[in-house]
Order: sequence, then C-alpha cells, then structure tokens
Amino acid sequence: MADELPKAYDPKAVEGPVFTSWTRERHFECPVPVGEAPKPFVVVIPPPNVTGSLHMGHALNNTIQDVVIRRSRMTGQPTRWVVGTDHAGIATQNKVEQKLASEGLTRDDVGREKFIELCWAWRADHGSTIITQLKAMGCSCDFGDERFTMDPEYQRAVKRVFVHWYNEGLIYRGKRIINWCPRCSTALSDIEVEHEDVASHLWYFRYPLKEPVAGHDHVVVATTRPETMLGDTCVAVNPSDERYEGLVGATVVLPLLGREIPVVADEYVDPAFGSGAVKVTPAHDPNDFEIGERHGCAKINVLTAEGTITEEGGPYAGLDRYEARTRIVADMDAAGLLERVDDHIHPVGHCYRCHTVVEPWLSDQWFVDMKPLAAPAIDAVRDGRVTFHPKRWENVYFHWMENIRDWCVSRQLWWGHQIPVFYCDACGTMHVTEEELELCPDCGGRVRQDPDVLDTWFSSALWPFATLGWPEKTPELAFFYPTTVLSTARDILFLWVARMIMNGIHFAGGVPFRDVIIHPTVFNAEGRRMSKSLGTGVDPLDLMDTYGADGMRFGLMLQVTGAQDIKFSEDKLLSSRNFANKIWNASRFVLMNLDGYVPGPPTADTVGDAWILSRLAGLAAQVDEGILTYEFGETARALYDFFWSEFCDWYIELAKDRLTAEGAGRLAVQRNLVFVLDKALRLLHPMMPFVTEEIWRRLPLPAEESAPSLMVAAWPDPQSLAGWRDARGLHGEETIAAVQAIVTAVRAVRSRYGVSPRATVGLFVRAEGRLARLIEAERDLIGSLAGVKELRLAPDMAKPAHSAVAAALGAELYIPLEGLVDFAHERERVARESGAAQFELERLTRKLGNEGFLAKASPEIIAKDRARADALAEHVAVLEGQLVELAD
RNA sequence: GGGCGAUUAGCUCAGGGGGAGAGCGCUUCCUUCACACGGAAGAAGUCGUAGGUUCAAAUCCUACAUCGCCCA
Repeated sequence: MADELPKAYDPKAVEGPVFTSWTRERHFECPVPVGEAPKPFVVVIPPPNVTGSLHMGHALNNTIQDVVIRRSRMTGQPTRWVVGTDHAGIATQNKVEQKLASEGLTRDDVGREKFIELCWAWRADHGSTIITQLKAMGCSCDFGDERFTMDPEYQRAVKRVFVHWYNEGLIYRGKRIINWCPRCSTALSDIEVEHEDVASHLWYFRYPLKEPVAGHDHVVVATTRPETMLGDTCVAVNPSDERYEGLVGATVVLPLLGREIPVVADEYVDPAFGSGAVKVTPAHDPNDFEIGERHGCAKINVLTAEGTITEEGGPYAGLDRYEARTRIVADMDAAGLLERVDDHIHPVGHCYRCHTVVEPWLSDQWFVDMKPLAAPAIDAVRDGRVTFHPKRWENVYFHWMENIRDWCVSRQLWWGHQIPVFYCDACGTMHVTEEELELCPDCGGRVRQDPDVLDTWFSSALWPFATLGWPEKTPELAFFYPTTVLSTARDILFLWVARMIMNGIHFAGGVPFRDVIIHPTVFNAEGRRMSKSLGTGVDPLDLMDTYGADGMRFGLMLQVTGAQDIKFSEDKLLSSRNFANKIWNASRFVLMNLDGYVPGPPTADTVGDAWILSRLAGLAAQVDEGILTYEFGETARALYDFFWSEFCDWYIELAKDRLTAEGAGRLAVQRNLVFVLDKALRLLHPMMPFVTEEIWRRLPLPAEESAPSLMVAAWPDPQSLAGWRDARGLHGEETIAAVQAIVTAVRAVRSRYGVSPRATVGLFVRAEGRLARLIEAERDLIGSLAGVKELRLAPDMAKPAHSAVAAALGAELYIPLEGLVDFAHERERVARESGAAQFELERLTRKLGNEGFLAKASPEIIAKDRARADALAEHVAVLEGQLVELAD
C-alpha cells in the first residue's frame, strides 16, 4: 500500500522537506479575507532582539505560540502569527562598536550617519539568525511578512506616538536623577536596572562643624558610596531626632574639599539608619535630589558620563569612581575623620544589558507621564478585557501599575528612533513634529534635531498595532486588531506587556490582546538562570539536533505547569524523542497492514473498538480544552498517555488478531485504526508538527477527510466525537479494564515463574455472574493477549494441581505450571496481597460505619466506596481461599 | 519591609477534599513478524514541620522552616 517507512523516525530527514512544503504551499500566510469571515485568531510574536540567537526561553515561548496558532488554524479560523525583531538599541550599538573597536575605531571616528549605516549592515548580515532558528523549530509564523521596529512605516508610528503624547502634555523634558550606565553611556529607565545585593561596607565619616554647636564639634554621617561626598551640598537630620537638636542651621566644613554646607532638617531622614545624619548629594541620589530641592541646595555633578570624577572633585578629578572611593576613604582615615567601617549588604543597581553598576546621575532627559496612561490599562485588566494566565500575575501587574513612576525614554545612543524634536539655536524655539524639519518655521534658521534616541521599549510598546500598519487605517489593522493571545516571559511584564496595554488603549482604540500567557522561566538543571556568558545555558539548536524539533517541543510542553519556574529536564526531551519514534512505528504498523483497505467510517463492533473510540472522544475534548486554557503540560501528558498506553499498548495489540484474520472484521479494524490514528495525529500536530505531518500525508483518507497538509486539516471537533463516548452501550471502558486486569495478572504469574513469552499456558478461571459473562465474551482477546491456549471458566472451578494462583477483580485464576510452582513462595505472595487488601478493606469498613460519613458525604461517594468495599471483600475472599488451597 | 512561587518515589515533576501518579533511573525476564528510541513484570513515597477546619486533608486555612523570584 504505502511505501514502507524506515524502522526509526529520523527527524533530520523529515523536518527540512516538511517545512519547505509548508512554505511552498503557503500555509503560514493569512491575508485579510474577502467578505464575511469568522473572527480571526492573531498572535504577535514578542519580537526577539535582532542581535539575539535562540535560547531556551525563546524555544519554550515560541512552542507555546505555535501550539495555540496551529490549533486555531486547524479549526478554520483565520489565523495569523506576526513575526519580526526589534532593533535593540543598546545591544546592536554594542555589537557595531565592538566591530569598530577591533579596527581601532570608535563611533565618533566614523560619525553618526556612517555609524547608523553600519548598524543596518550589521542587521542585514546577522539579523535573520533568530528567524532562521524559529523556522528550524517548525514555527508557523507568516515569515513572508516580517516586521522590524526600524522599518520606515514603523518609524512613522513611533513619531506619531511621541508627537501625540507631547501635544497632550504627557511627554516632557526635565533635569532629573536618572540611572546612568557608564559603560553603555546612556540613561536607563527604572525597570532596566536590576537590583542585586552586594556585600560592601557602610563608612562612617566625621564632618567637622565650622563652629561647635550645642556641644558638638562634628557630625557623623554614614554612606555606602564615599566618593559621592565630593558632591555633598548639605547634611540632613530628622527634625524629631533629639540627638541633633540645635544642630540644624549649623555649618559643616566638607572634608577634603573644604566646602561649607548647611545642616538641614528633613522628615525623609530615618533616625534609625546609620548615625541618623545623612550626607546629601543632590546630583547623585534621587532622594537626596528631593531633599536638595526642598532646601534649595546646589546640585554638584561629580561624575562624568564615563564614571570618572569631574573637575568638581578637585584633587580627585579624573579618577575612576572606584579608585576615587578607595582614595577618599584612605584620605579620610589619614585625616582622622573615618569614625568606623561596618560590613553592609545592600542592593546595588546594575545595567540589565551589560551588568555594569549604574550611577544615579543628574541629567536632562525626556520623560513620559505614566499615571494618566496607567489608569485605563488597570481598568482593562480589572474588568477582564485582558486576562492573565496564570491569573496571579494580575496582582503583580496591578501593584506595579498603581505605583507607576514617570518613564525616562531618552537614550544617549545613535541606533534607534531619533527623538522628533528640533531646536532652533537662532531664535531659541523647540519644535516637536513628525516632519524631517531642516529650517525653523519661526525664523527660517537651521534647526538641529535632538541627538538622543528613544528607549527601544518605547517602540516595542506599539508592536501589536504598528505591525498591522497603524497609524494608517489598513485593512489588516481593521481585521486583525485586537490580537488574541500574547505569550511571554515574566521578566518583561512591565517593560513590555504593561506598556503595550497602555499604548493599545491610547492609540489603537482598545486593548491589544485578550489573553496574556506568562510562561515559566526555564532554569538549568541546577535551578540557575541559563546564561551564555556563565556557560549555564543549553542551546536549543543542540537539543533539536539530538532529539529533533518535535522532541524538543514536546519535551518542553510536558514541563509547562502552573509553576513559575522550570528546572529544565533533558529526560523529558529524551522520552519525547522516543515518543516521536513510537508514533512513527505505530503508524508504520498501521500502514503496513492496510492491504485491501477500502475507506469507510469507524465502527464499534467489539468492546475494544468501543473502548478506544470512547477514549479518543475523551482525548479530543481534553486536548481542545487544554490548549484553550493554556494547560500545556496536562495536555501533552494526555496525548502521551493516550497514544502510548492506550492506542499502542492495548488497541494495536488487540487489533492484531483481527488483522491477520480475513473478512469483514479485518476491514473494520483497519478502518478503526486509520480513524483513530488520523484523529490522534491531528490532536498531536500542534505540539509535534513534523512527525505527525510526515505520517499523516501517507494515510489513505478519502478526499473529503483530507487536506493538502495536516496543518490545514480539520481540527477534531470534540462535539462531533462525543457520540463515541461509551459507544453503543458496550461498556467498552469497563470491559477493557477487566480484560487488562486479568491479562496483567496472568502475565505477572508468567513473569514470576519465568515462563517463556513464546510458551502458552492454561488458564482456569473461577468466576460468576456479570464478570463470568464478560470473560466468556472476551475469552479470545484474553487468550491472545495473555498467551493462554486453553481458558476454562466455571463458577466452582477447582484449583488444578501444581497451579500458580492469582486474583483479578472477583475472579480466581489458576495457571497450571507442572514442576515450576514454588508453593512456599506463592503462599507468601498471596498472604502479602491479602494482607494489603484486608488493611484497605478495614479502613473502608470503618469509614462506611462512620455515621458522620453516611450523613454528610455525597451519595455518589458512598455508593462508590460501598462498591469498592464489596469488590475488596470478594478479592480478600478469593485470596484467602487460595491460601487454603496452597496449604496442601 | 511587602508580595509571589516551590517543598510528593533515587532524580525531574504531575495531581489539588473521598482508592498516592508519570518520565528518567533501578531489579528480573524477553531481540515474538510496528517499535530495544522497544515489550512484559517488579521494587521504591509517614506527599517539608506543627496546628486547625471537615464525616474525610497530599489537596482547604494558619503559623513555621528551607529554597527561589519580584517589588520597595
């Protein structure tokens, strides 16, 4: 019938050609439909950093997106996955600067225009790395329609937003303390700073008073950053602090520099910390800045952009900040002004891109006033227009949004969206406009554009609508916005997700997506953050090489639970690779047994058929629901268990006899095998697209059941399969459970006595009633599965001599094994089994004798426990009977 | 300081009021005509600790411990 498949699944031979066929057949594309169409299902990819390469977070996140996308596409909904990258201002600029440095050049040597050209060239050479890797994973994005945050259309959108917000008064320029990265040489927003506890010291300095006051000749201040003392412009104490009563208004002579500064009283000072007096450096600390503002103190900047001491630092000018720290402590000590040094652990801000310690630094920057934007975005989540999965992330979102601070959006970089603000030096005016202004509209003089660019996240925040053509009113925007699902890691909840919600509401007329999936963070096996620089990472490309793309995808899905971390388990990938091979071989078996096949509907002719069809219907419901509720781990397990433990382990095994027979039974079982395999492959496809596609195309499906590709074949509708639940009243599930119990019991006996798998045994069964009828009906099945040549059944069956014994449900099983049976061993085993059963029976009996239980438990539970108790009692009776017989 | 998550078999983790589960590992047997990336059978857990609620707690509540993350 079909070409015979190779004995083992080889991902490398399959993935490339299958992916090529998907592209060739254009299944990833989703144009705006003409005329009436169902509501679309849309996902925008979280744009990976254009400098990036695939890491485990991407692998997980993009598998999740592909799973929801593929399911949706198969349901026939217009389904679109928008792909692209962001320009990653700092990271890209670093790459290009590194390249220049290798040639002994700096960006200033080449100039801004040339530098930006080099950035574009870098992107052209390297920017598609991660996109290629997504293809290797099998992601079904619309790759022909890729977006970039520096596309000309996208630049227009960014300008529109800036100018709009400026005109609304939501953007302003001001001199504030910002976070400065001396290595990247740019400002950072508050959330681009990562706080890390650092073991350092708290230095206590004596600052002498100009004249003794109230019995003091000096005041002690404590600091974690001694070098900032060069910029101190006052000393503050809490007004209620009795220790310093009378000192307020006094003058301190700043050591080393000799500057005279006042002592002020300010509520901000915590009397319990350090000495209760603080040195105030308004240009280098946000709190000090505010104290300085309140008391009219000067703001002296003592740090350069590179992190060295400015001319204001007098003798320390030109020193690196840490060198200056060492020297200042030494000099204070030498001057007898170092009171003491305590060990002190405190949080220190680091740049999230390069991990350099950032400095609070006073500079002119552009800010966005966030409170007015946050309020509607909070409402959107409160009233359920946007839902987080898992829901608990909503609280994290609310907490941040309700305490939101203004966003510093200017960056001192060249690569990015240059701020659309033009200054006229001739007439001193400022113009905020989307136009490329060259001449001043007021005086006609030449203008110069603000040299800064915008935070990359400023542009990423427009992604859900700018990628669809906004601000133009495109058909794409009209049809595909708002998008459906956004899947992302928790570390960009504030940086990106919250800002998209704010921007979507403000500019695109509504929330940008309905559901936000916050997926777990992938840590390495030791529970550490995966990091290329630390060598603690695992490369998804290596994993795909070893386990195949499907193996990696499924292995990751198995690990997605409600927990917020995944300790990455390569074992799961191994079992997923094996699973792909299992699917391959089960399919291979079905395809090899289709001689004379004529397509037709499935039929529940036997309890085995009824059982598998019923299980399939249950699986379809579970998988559909599981993907819709983003429960990927449970869904993957359900698929694995169904396919392996039910379809392969039992249905294929019990189908074998009918396949070797001739006649109608053979055709019926062929049809059922094809039917179940077809539906199961469809259900598996979102998680394992390659192996399922390769096999599915070989299935002999009639035209109306088929499709050009599995990825556009119809998704099994749980409703239409629901009719197979407990099909034809054959009690398939109950019967097969009984068959399994008896077969397993016989196999256990065989295993215990080392009976060769090829040898057959006799089976004598003592059973009555419903169970006896069931065994009688399925005697061939039991015989075939358990290797039984002769099955005898009677309500009063006596134990034949030299028999091993077993109990299954209420049946006694005797297996004659002349000369093999170790009766002492049998007695011991049966006694142990009986003991365990009696223990459980006693527990249940106590429970059923408890009046509270009978009065309050639900009738179903009571009935169930009664039935269990009856079954156990029967089981115990069987075992005890066997013990008596074994005593001979 | 506030918040979140985790604690279940040797390892990685499911389960989330009523019979303790999986994968990997381990033991024994089997190369039988889909698959050794396989099959069959098996051993293995006082479900972190202490209280509480309940007829019933691995599951709900409260404390505590340990580990991890976020915010300030």
